[in-house]
Amino acid sequence: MSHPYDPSSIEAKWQKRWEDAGVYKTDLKKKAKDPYYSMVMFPYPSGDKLHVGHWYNFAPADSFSRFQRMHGKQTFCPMGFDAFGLPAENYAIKTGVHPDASTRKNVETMITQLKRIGCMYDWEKMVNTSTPEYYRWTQWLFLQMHKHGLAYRKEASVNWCPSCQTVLANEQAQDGTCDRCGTTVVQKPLTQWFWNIKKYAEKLLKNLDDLDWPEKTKTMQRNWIGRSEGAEIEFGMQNAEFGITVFTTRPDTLFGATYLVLAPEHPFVEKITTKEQQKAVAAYLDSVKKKTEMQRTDLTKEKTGVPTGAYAINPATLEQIPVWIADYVLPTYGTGAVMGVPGHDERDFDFASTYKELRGSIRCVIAPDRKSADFSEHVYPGAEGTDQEIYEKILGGEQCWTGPGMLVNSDFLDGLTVADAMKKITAWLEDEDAGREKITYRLRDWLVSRQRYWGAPIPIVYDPEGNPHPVLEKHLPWLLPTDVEFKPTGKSPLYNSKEFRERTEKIFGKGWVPEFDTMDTFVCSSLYYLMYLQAPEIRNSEFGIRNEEKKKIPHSAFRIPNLVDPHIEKTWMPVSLYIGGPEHACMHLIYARFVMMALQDFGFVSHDEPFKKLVHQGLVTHKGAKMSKSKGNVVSPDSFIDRHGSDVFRMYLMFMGPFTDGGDWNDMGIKGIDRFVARLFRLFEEKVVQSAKSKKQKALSPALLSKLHLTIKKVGDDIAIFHFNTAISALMSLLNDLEKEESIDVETAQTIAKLLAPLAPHLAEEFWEMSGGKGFIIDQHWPAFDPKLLKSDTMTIVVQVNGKLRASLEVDAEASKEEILALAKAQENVKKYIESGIKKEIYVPGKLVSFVI
RNA sequence: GCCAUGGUGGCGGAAUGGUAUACGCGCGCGACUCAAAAUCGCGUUCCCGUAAGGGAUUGAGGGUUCAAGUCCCUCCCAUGGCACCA
Repeated sequence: MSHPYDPSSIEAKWQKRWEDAGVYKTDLKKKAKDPYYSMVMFPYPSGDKLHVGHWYNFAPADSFSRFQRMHGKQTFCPMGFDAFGLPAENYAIKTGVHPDASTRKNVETMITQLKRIGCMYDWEKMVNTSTPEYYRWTQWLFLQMHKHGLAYRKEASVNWCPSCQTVLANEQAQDGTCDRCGTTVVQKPLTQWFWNIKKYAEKLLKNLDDLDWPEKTKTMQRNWIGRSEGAEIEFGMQNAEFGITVFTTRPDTLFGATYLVLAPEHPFVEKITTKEQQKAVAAYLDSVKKKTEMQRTDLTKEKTGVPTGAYAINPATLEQIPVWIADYVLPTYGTGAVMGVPGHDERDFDFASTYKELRGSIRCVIAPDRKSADFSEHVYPGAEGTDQEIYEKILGGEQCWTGPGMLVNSDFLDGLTVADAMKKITAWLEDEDAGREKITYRLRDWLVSRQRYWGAPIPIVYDPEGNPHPVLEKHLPWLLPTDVEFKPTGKSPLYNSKEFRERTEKIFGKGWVPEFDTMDTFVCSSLYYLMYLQAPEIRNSEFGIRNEEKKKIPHSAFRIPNLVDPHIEKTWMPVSLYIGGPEHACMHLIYARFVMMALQDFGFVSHDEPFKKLVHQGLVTHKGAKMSKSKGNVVSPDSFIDRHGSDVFRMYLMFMGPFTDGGDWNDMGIKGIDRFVARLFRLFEEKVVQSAKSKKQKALSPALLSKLHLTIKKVGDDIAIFHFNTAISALMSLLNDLEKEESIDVETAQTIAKLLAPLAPHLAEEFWEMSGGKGFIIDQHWPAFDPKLLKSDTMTIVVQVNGKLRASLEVDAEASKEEILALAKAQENVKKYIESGIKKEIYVPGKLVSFVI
């Protein structure tokens, strides 16, 4: 054991003192002068221990919050548990242990583990999303969405995982496999509840500009929302009353549209297919159904399709064009139908290359890179050169052109640029009542129904006719029944609860049935930042307690409280800093923003964005790979904490590299921090405490004092931008110098303790106490540096000849340019290089001299 | 394929266009010890040289500059994201 002290007893001692004094409790109601709401993404309470990833997220986040607190901010650091979800339910299926029991137990052990980190958590504000006190508000949110027309039911083909027996959100079924178990996802039609997040697409996109978030994350969200501007165009049908509407971002190419393609799922497919084509179409639809999402979206595969036999009319050319179906057209985007412009769209070009009958009609309507506006001929004429070659290639079906250019072969659009042509054709379409400007988003509405047990029941009941009705607020929490089997049957587990059905009939009447689905856990996590702020009197009100007890309260005593006290919300929202993994960039972080916006529109909160600043921690790997049980490379923090203590462990995590980069875990590296801490402890014992007793202390030398102030500056600057690694190395460097001193004065010692306080909170308290500090160090103010002291009285000037380093001089800080140049020329090792004469002299004050010869 | 970020000693990494390799790990030598561990001291980018010193070096190649890890161009590699969104 290398320690001159016992980390576990010191850490336990300070954790107890903090708790006894309640230093991390925040009175949310009290007027906060400078509130700082610091949040980390709350953990899922799994049966496994707290892992390195948790520490890597929570400990540096805590260090940053401590740093803020020492700058006079009133910090609020809550912690909670995202407790609903699949793992607990899967565990129940396997072992028969009720998810509520296992979750409560896991939460308890995790709290004990979390406390060992020594974070500034205010445990009084803890939330657990699986408790009725919490999910009563998740259900309240559903009712609000319903009341304001943002929740609706729709039968839709949904992602179904045959193994988990549940529906998955698009985000959970990426790549066509279940993100939990990896099973191939199939499509299944079900009636589901959706929330209309699309209504907020524009706002979700626009607000991003002003958020202090990583650019990368903002880009991902922009991409996810996927706004595109274009037009809807109506194509009339040959021999039919109705038309087909397509969406395109290139209405300017309308004269080049030589066919239409519908998604196989398009509702018109059956209607328009001719007798002759029925067999072929049916066969194609069948083959599409058999394809997995993976196969269908495989880009390397050749596009397939089949003609319907029907013909549409291009509103611009008035020509008849064939209507096909093909699975490269997505049913869920735009109108599920597109116009085929093989000359100017790569996908259409590919399709027409496969089906030669479509190729014959290829037209070139954009002349590449044509800059001049005086274009008079209808057929692109270029007698020679690349333009002509490209034109011929397009017509010959050898290539397509998607770049800029001039319109040709397009009647009244000829000679216009692409941008001008878009405006003109859109206006023309509107005049002709054949189309209109249109903005489309990729974002899809949020499917919130889950056919699972361990979630918040959707507070909806159905009358005997099957019409949905909201469960009144006074019946919340709409309790999750306990008399259920966990084995997946393909039906929602709640379907078999006798109590649930009886309860519904008792309250609403005979023949009424409850909604058997529960809510996506992302609903729970989209409002927890407000639940932390919920005043205890609201949480413990009649709405927070269980139904049995509620019956004792007279009906007139019910009042509808707000989710959160408006004063508290106004003061503390938005969250000042939110730290969590980048994997949530497009799910949780969009849903939470949507919910906040909706709540603002409903009048419950005053802000529209929940998270002002967002930071993603990096990933900690081991042996170059992501830690996982199956790879057997999981690092358990526990043995390291037992041996070295929390301070050393968290400092080592921060020392590995920049916080946002993560890093590869190495068992050996922690030794360096361990030695650093042990040496610090010895410094305090020997050079601070003992020398104070013998009154032998003397002030720091000017050079050391300058170094101390440089360190204060560097540590502060670095922590402010999450560069904990360089903050620590600056402290190490300072220690290297201080160890050479006989004694350290108390003021210097206390400054060092303060610099250490965010990084090693327990030790810093100990050092503070050792050096005679009063109260807690976390209540001290961050030390200030004196700018005058940052400069030492000598400076090092390097001498370069033709860019090569030849000498280095130590000169007085006051030395003039002339003195320095003379001194530089006099250097032995410089003389021999400048003999041939100096062409140019460059002097960079305080840095270097450069001679050109 | 598209977009973004990055590539620096044996390793993790540090460097407002101005001393590349800080700080730490590891390693080598020495002190203490009967010995080991721990601790302390010295050294440690590579090549030549006892040394003084010289040369090379930030993925590869060009360019701008008195001066480039840093700025510009081309290419290679790695990671992350998107991927038929019409």
